[in-house]
Amino acid sequence: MNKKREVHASVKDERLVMKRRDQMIRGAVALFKKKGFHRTTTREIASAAGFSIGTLYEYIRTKEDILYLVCDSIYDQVRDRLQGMDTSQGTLESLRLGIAYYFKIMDEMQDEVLVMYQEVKSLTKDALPYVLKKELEMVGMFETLIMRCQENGELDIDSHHVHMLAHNIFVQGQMWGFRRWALRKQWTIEEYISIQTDLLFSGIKGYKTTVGTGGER
Amino acid sequence: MNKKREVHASVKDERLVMKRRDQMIRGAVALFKKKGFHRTTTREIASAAGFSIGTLYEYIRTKEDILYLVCDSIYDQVRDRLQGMDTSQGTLESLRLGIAYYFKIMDEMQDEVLVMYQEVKSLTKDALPYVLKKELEMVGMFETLIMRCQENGELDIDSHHVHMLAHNIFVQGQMWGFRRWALRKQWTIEEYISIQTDLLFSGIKGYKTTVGTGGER
Amino acid sequence: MNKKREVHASVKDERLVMKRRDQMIRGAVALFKKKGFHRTTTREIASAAGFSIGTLYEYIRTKEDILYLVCDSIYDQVRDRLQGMDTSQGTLESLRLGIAYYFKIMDEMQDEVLVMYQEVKSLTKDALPYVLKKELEMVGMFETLIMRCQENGELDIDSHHVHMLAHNIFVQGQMWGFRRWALRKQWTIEEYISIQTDLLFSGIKGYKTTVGTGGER
Amino acid sequence: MNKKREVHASVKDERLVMKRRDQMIRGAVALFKKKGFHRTTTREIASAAGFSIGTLYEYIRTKEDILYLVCDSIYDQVRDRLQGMDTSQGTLESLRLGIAYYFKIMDEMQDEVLVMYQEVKSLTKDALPYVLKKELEMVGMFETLIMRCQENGELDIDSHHVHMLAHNIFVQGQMWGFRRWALRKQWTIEEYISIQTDLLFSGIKGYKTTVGTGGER
DNA sequence: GATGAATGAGTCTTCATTCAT
DNA sequence: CATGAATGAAGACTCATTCAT
Repeated sequence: MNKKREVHASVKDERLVMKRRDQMIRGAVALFKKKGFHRTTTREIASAAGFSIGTLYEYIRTKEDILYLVCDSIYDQVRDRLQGMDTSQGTLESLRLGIAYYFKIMDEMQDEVLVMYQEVKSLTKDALPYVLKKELEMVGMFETLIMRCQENGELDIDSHHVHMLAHNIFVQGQMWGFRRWALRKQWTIEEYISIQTDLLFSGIKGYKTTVGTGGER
Repeated sequence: MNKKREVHASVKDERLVMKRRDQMIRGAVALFKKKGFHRTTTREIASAAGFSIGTLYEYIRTKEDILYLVCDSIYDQVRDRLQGMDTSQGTLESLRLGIAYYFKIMDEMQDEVLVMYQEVKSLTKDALPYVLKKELEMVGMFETLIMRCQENGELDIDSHHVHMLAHNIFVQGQMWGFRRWALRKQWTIEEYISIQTDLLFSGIKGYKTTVGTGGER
Repeated sequence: MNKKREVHASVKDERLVMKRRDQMIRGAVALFKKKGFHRTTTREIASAAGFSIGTLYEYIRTKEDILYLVCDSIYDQVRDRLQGMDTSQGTLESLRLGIAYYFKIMDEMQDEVLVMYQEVKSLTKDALPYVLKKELEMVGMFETLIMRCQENGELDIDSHHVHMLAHNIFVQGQMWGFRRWALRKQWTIEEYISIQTDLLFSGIKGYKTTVGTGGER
Repeated sequence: MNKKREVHASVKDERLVMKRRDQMIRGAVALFKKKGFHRTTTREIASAAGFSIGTLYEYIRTKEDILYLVCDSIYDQVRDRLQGMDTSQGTLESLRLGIAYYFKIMDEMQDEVLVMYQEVKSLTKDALPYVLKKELEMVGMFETLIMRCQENGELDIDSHHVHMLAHNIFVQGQMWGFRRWALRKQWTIEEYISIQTDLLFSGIKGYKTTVGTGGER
């Protein structure tokens, strides 16, 4: 179901492939963060990974493969950590905690998120969908979280709004990463979480609107 | 005050410089949108602009100058159009209209916003501040809009929150551009405006909270 | 009719393109002769041609283009010189002179012929036909020469044999080039011409055979 | 006398060396035929031979060794089969049969001959003589065949011409291989043999000439 | 003896930039 | 001012060869 886009490796030993790719990804993330994908050379990546250019190419076919591997891996990490979120409760408190949890992850993975965020668009047209799907899956997790609250009667929110809310939460998490230059000057991650949660929740709290193109109340 | 970073041109005729740069920017935006800054060559830009590579370099010094010119120009356009916003009223309704207005601009300038959004990070460290400052200016416009409401008593919102709210609005505008792939499938710009406004306003409406890690009050 | 396979050049000036390509071909032939196509680098070709690697690529797209250009040019030279052959007479003497003329050309163009002979097979599948067609054209010239004699009653030869004879003549010309290592030790070009002509003619002279698999008289 | 150029093998077991090299040569011929020596990688050869790249290098020292081994082996095969020719008779008929026999071999070994033909020139200067010597040996076999006829009085041919005739026969055999693209369209191997024999023999039959640049007698 | 992962020199090709006309 | 030919540094990728297991 979660069909991955396979990246060809000449080396057969699966365990070795995983190990080397891990080294590679670590090195690449550091470099991409500093100079971006295009300004980073494959040689630099190889040497940051601790092996030769020849070895690098035993584990990938093209430079773009590295980018895909990097993005894919970051998404996986984020998603995996997100799985730790308690999605079963269906209480406002658990939603709040979920958001805080996610924002914290985004804070801890700042570099990775920034890199991924800035470089996904460099992915080839054929790799992009795989990554985008993962993003939607994550948005979906927040959607579930919110709907669970609604089913539980803890929340009264137009169903059209649920999806948007999930998107907003997701983007606000990323925003902490990609607008660091502005946000970090004013707030700590704790403050950011607190304020954003307030802003989000004070609205969710049962305010009713008439849906439609442009009007409420 | 608005010290611009000057881009050197060999040509003296100011009017001509502006004309040529305009052609150049138009061509570059189209190309950057399709292939990104790094995958676009200076020759392509020159030819899209309608002149030779030699001529191109009469009006810029390096390829990065073009990127700066492009970003700068897009920000200027957005800001100029944003000036049309009525910021004096200080009513919730005018805030709402302001947001709708801004989102509409973002929709109309989709391509430009997308380009700018994806490529600012490619700007050299010395050009970035100039562009970032413009972004903050725009955020500032929303801040003013919101504070005007508060001064008017139309809004009761923690002053810490005002700045964040302004950022959120700004990002949500961009979001319509850079998350097109997901959002466009579900909503028209009108729906997007309506829903986001609802979500924003229903929260602004005076909800007070005590919960939170780094809570206030 | 003689549709050439176009090799793309970035430079527009047709005269310049011809001049540069000529330099390029000269340099390439010398190098190919010494080291073969595959062992010659594009840099070497550029520098043998008297310009930089960047300039080289203004006049071709890939290294294979050079090979095609080289082969094509050599064939053209041979064919052009071959046009000087008097094909109208239809006498045995003129046939003899034609052969001598061709063998002399092969001798003078030794290097080129050797190169071409050894490297055509490296041409890409799409370039090969263009070159092969030229070879057949030249074979055709000998065929004409022979048939003219027959029409004139100077020669009595089975029409099946005419084509083969033309091929043989053509190959024997090349043979002087590609078997230099053996032939040169024993004969001068004049001797080679004389002996081969004898061998050829003593057979043409009206000997009759019953066609079929293996038997005559 | 037939000093072979030794190719170093790390493996001691002579029988194994021969077996492995045989596998190697078979694989290499198939690949060289399709892509040529230079475009074939050692890995491909190893895998076509059925073993690993590491193993390959246990039986050779450099890639060129493979080429030498391949050429050497092909020449050996041709020569071995040529030994089957009856060289003792000294009759025109046996000469004719010898030629037919040789052409048939060339037909059956088309691929090998083509490969060898196209790639000998890639042999290093130090390997070439060994291979060329074999070629001359084969030419020598035809020379013997012809001279036997002359001694027998079956043939009256200038002794200068004998050597050339032998060369011609040899080249015409190869020609059936390397000009397949043109010849196969028109003749079967039987027809080719028949016509070439006719052409050859009708000339040998005692024609005397005085004309020619470097004429004899 | 066999394996295949590691190596890095070497190759083709691109492209920003210059400068003579 | 405009042009476009020339330049060469730099980058992606390959592949023959080695060597530890």
